[in-house]
Amino acid sequence: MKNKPTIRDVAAKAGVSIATVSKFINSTQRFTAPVERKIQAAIAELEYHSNPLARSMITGKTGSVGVAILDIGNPHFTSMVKGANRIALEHGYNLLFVDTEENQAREEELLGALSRRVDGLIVSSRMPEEQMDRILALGKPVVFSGRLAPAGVPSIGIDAYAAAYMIGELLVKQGHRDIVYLGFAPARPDTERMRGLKECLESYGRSLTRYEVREPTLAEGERVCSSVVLRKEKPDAVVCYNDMIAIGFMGVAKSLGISIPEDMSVVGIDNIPFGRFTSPALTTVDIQSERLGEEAMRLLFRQIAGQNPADIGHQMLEPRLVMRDSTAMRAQPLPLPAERASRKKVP
Amino acid sequence: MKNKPTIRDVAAKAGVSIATVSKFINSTQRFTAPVERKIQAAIAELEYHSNPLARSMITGKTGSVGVAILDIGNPHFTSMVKGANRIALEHGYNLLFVDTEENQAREEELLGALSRRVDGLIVSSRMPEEQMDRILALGKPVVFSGRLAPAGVPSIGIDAYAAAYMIGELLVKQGHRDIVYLGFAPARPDTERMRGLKECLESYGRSLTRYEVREPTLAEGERVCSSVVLRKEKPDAVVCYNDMIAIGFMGVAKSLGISIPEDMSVVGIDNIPFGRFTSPALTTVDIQSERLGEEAMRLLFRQIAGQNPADIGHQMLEPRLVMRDSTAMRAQPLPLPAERASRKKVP
DNA sequence: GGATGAAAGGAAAACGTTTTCCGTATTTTG
DNA sequence: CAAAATACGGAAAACGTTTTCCTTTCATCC
Repeated sequence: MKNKPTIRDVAAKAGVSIATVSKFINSTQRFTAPVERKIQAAIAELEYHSNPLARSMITGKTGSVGVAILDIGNPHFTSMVKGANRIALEHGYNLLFVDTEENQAREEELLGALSRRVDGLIVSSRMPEEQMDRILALGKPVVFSGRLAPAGVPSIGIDAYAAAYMIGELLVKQGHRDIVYLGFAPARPDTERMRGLKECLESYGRSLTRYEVREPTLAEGERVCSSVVLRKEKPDAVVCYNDMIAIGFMGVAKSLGISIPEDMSVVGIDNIPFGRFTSPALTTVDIQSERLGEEAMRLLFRQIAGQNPADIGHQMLEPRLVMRDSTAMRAQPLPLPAERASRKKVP
Repeated sequence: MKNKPTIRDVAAKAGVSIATVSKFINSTQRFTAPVERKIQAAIAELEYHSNPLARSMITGKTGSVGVAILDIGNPHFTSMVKGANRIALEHGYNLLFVDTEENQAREEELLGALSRRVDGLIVSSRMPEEQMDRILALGKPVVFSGRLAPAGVPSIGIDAYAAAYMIGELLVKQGHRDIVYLGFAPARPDTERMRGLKECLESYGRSLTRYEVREPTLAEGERVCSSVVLRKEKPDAVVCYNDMIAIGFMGVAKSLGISIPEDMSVVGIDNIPFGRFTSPALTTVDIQSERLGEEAMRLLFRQIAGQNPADIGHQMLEPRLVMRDSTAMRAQPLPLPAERASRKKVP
């Protein structure tokens, strides 16, 4: 019926010019009391709210920031969004989000569309570097989260190498010998996780086998379980690319008659809230998902405020081991390798 | 450095007018081959993409839809968003989302800001009806999801009464006598769930006690557990407002030495994916979260396409019981009440 | 009490599009 | 081949703001 009132309507009703109304709204200039009153009255009566689109056109600012995540079904990402959302709100910004659903082609398309509607982008993506250049070419401030970007573009990541290394040390300390890593190669941190685990385990002379998962999801954790469990020699421990895989894995392992942690230890990465409620509770590494979103958003706002991206650089969050019940000492631990024998305390 | 190319740049480079370029882009008119070629070449060379804001100004369409959810940390809502997102994408729309974090004041503010940037809104909210009017006054198509809205405004809900009733019947059939409902009064479906459960249980002469939870979260499920479990008489079964509460509840029940389902049955509502991986696996009612988002979005698009909201009305999804392992027959079932004795088959 | 300056308010251009209306070139028709 | 119809392309207004100048008003100062 009645159309939205415009600034023109307000100006007419208040008997002033539209410029005056605009300046009043943005408080970019002072006015005499009667003028202020008239404008306020007109705004109140018309229930006027300025049109953010029109404002954006001229200011070039949209008041929104975009976040692209890979899978909203993964609590790691929802925690991240929650953190990002909080900081965005504190700055008076809206959050626009896209779920790229692990689809690279779609991702680029969505980001392209999104980029014109936002003042900046947080992308949490496994795209190759050459595609990153195209994102940067969009001309908006960008922060890459969950991975380290090339020099000059701000990013925030988790020390994936350290995370994997501390898992390795735990497993070694507990006497695990034959270890499987359920990797997800397309993911950026996968390489570092693999490397951390491998270097740790090799230095202690333990064996590492890699299996590949097609998606970092519950369903894939379930699917891959039987192939791991049914191989000639069951591994002592399984390290998963993330908690989703680990939880799926544990679910079917149980149904296959494997008891965790007695027969096999399982460890995840991410520390999603549900890991506390599986059976057994999942040992994992906390990567501060929520903080990841917060810090990414802070880096983004520094850019939006005009700071040079090159001066911002990278940030790295420290992982923290979360011991729960899906890992346990092996019954008869191996003797430690010779070169470390001096450190051994108990026979 | 170099600013984004505008339609003016394209027109200049192609040697045509901006009107021509615009019409070419929107394919609202045919052109001769040489003109088309020139425009295409210019667009390609400049890497021109039209500015959606400017377009929105004149067309009045933004190409985005907004979804307001209560808590992105709850998988029920993320599933809903996933469903909504899929349909939105199919229609070539972006999804803008806000997490209201269960905060009503914030919700209204966020929706107000959002409403100018989108062509329609899906709101999944526990706001009172008088506030709903203010949302409708925003002048955008709205669909309320997860609850039934007053006549004339489209909404999509789950049959909460039926969901609770079928839980009641299950528990009765399994011989539970003393039942607790962990309710969350601020939520809209809570009333119906309570009523369904109550009417069912009363008709079979079973007792129902209500406990109140402060938030529908894992943490609250954990907190409330001890008061329920430690009361003079432990209940036979606990029905939770949602799966999050149920999962939290089961977690601490276990640590308090209660074994589920032997000592106590627990049932949730929502059927979030993680319910399959708790110990024991959670018996629950599936409410088609993803479909909820899809249908809500479909209703929204029908409005955006111009259909009269009053002609759209409500839609109700059917719940479905998902039997898993957190409920079990009581050791010695009660005799069925007299008036139903004829139906009993086994002694 | 007139010159000086500051403060208050307005006119108009701009942002990047779409769309309506009109003129011209080209084809079709009788 | 002239006339009528059609196809093609452009000029300009519009969308709802912000912002950059101006102009006017008024208090201040000597």
